[in-house]
Amino acid sequence: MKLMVLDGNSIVNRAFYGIRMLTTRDGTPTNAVYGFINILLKLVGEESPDALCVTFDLKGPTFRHEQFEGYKAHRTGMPDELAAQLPILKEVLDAMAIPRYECEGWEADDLIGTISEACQRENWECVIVTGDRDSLQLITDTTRVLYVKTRMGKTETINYTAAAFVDEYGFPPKAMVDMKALMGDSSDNIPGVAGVGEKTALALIRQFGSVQALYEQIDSPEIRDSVRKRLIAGREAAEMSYQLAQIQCCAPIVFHPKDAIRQPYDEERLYELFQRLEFTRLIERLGLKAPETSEMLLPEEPASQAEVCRVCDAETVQQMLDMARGAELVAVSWDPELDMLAVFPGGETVYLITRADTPDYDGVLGAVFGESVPKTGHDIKDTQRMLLEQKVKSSGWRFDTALAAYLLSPTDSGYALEKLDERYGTGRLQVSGGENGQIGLFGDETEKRLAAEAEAIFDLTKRLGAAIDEAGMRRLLEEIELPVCAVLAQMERDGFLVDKQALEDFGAMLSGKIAELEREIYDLAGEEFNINSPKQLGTVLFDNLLLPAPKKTKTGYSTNAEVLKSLKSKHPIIEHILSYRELTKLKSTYADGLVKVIDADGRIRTRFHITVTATGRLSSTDPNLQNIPVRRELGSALREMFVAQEGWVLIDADYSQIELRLLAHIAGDTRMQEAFLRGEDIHAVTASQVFGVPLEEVTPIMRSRAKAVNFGIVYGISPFSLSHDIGVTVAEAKAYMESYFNKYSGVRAYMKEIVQQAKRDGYVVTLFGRRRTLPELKSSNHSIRSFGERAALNTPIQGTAADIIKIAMVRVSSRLMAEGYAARLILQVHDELIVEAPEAEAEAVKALLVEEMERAADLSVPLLAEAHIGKTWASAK
DNA sequence: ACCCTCACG
DNA sequence: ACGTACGTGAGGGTC
Repeated sequence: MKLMVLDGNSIVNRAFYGIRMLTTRDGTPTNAVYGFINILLKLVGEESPDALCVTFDLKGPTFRHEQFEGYKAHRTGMPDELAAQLPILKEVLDAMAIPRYECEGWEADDLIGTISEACQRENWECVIVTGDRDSLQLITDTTRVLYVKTRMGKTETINYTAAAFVDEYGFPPKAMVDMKALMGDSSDNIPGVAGVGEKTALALIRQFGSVQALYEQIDSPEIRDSVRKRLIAGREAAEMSYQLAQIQCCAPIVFHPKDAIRQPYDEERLYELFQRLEFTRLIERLGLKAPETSEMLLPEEPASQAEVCRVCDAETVQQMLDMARGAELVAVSWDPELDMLAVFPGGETVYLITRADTPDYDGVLGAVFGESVPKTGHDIKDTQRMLLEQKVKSSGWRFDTALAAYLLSPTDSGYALEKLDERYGTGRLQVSGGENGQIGLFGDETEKRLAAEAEAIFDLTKRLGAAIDEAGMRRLLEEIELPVCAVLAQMERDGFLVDKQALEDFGAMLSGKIAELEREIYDLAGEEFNINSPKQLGTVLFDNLLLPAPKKTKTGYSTNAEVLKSLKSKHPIIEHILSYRELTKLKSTYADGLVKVIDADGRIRTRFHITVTATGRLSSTDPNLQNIPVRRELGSALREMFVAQEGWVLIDADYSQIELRLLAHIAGDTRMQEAFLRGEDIHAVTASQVFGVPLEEVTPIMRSRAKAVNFGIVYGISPFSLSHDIGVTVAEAKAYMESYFNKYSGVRAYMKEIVQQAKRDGYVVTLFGRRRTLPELKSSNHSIRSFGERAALNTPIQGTAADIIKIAMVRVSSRLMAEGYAARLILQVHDELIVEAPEAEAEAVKALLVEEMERAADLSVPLLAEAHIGKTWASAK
């Protein structure tokens, strides 16, 4: 039989500090509870214990305080946001029927000790789950410790059996107490021996086995004189510390492992709790159902409240179109696979248009998606693209529920209609039981589903629309986001022509070189192994060839390019591995990866996502065309294979230094603004400012360091990272930043102000009103809070750049059409636009492109765009 | 599913 | 004391 006992306080602390801030809509923090339950469920799933319980500390003093006055005296109370979660966690545990143990005057560790001893008495196996190394002293043949670590939302556990412990520490678990008696523990205020730290304590206990044995042999020549001196001076403290560090196994609780045998959850109570905490995923994971009493929340099927009217004859078509054209707004939901469209103009009737029974289906489609019907939809960019694929050019779009929800909260994980309906709407789309109601059914259910979607979109449009107005984002939505959808739909449809043969040849060339490198690597390693496996590579380099490992990841040795470069001079295998990495990346991701997705007409079609990034940028997938290599020579050859069709050319235009120009504008830094107004090389100017030399005397190395500082500032860099990035000492990096801020004092002021403003309001905005809320700024975790501060600095800049290029895209596209050019946009890469144009249009379109990009925003500094014409992406750069 | 690595702005 | 630059997506290995 097996019992699992969790150290409640320690795990809840790990969860609180380890995972991102999470709150319910009313602002109650929940991340610690959420993290705790996730850890618990994961470990219970892995270990399947027969019994389960949790221990907690109480606030009051313990017997240790009486023994030693300073004990934990410094400990500041836990942050309010964590304290507030403890009662909630206890409620959840009660609903899960997991017994809790707490005992005045005793710490959680002592309760765990008492429980583990009870297990031993009864011949039960005991698994202790904790984030605190103190419990390791309790390990025996039948007691293990699962030591929990959390890192940015991920939890990992280390399983310490007695053998694993001895392996790592080199002494038996019980001697943990001895080690702590020597080194002390600042978090528990256990003094230890002054001047003895972890390294010395470890060595001494390995050698002597215990504190007692150590003092018995205090004159041993094995002990260095300096250490002996400290040991003698600290003897009393060591003995005191030994007492304090010893976990007591005699807490006054009545415990038998049988008491903790697992019981079924109180499902109704748990459901209500999780509902209140907005733990939707946990509700799903545990398959919890709503209590019978709250029937209003879950209709039996996704029924529509309005009546479904099948549009089967010309008269009904006319009636529907009249209603639609006269309505203020019409919600539409279209399924092109099923040839079925639901139209809801508000009121009592949802119209259902299908190819099967609507006369002139295609004509009706064209009318509904025309300018005269004002529409709202969900993910309208996709609807627009699918319509284009059927040669229907839609217009009259006034709203998009996914887009609106994204603008309101751009860091959410997704904006599926069902999710929005649950969060902002009536919950009518929620699927009960999970058997029915999925899209893809046939007959009546599908129709009801589509109708219910149209109603949900209508309803959400009202609610989200009000929120958009309140947040001041109506113009952003109507003048930037909605119009750019049409442009993106067209770009997704048109795609980018590639030279398939050249791509295949490139892949074959790489194969040859890779095979050669493989042989040389095996030769130098003296064995064959999978070079693609960081684990195997780490073993070869650091265990077999005995190269010094400069860095570790949490799973083993780090073997990334930075580490490898630092080892270049140590072994000839390294440069081969670096080349191998470069070549295999190019082959698998680009050469092979791209050939796979070439359509029949030779073009590659990406999908742009407008509701993914936290800042307002686009992203690109299937394939990602926003990360085609360019920085290195071999990789940039790929851009020669992205080409214009016969008789056409590519025009590539990119913004010059848009983010730094925005920094100058937004921060209102006059010195930086003047540099841009004079058309100067900003990195050189920065170098001359930072290094205090005239512009003409700036050397390339000075310019390149200044460039790194310029970029770093935009990201909210620290001196540590800057030093790392440009290879100078932290002190030098700090000095660079200091003189940077002295010269560009407007930037310093901006950085201070924007963080203050963000803390006050809870969000930051771009020049065009795009918002990002930053709950991280409220975190009591230093690194999470710092992350929030850097995001507060960077988002207005990156986000405004995203706004501006979207504006340019809309204007370029509309002018190309209005002025009768055949040219069209085919790609956007954050600060770069690519147009494919007939040769005859090239010069005119190039001028148009530059003009619209530069005019997209009116700033205190000029916006500069540069364009080039070529037959390939490489030559148009 | 997660981690590591690496491609881009 | 801690951890260390913003924003993305994809492929291969591992469990």
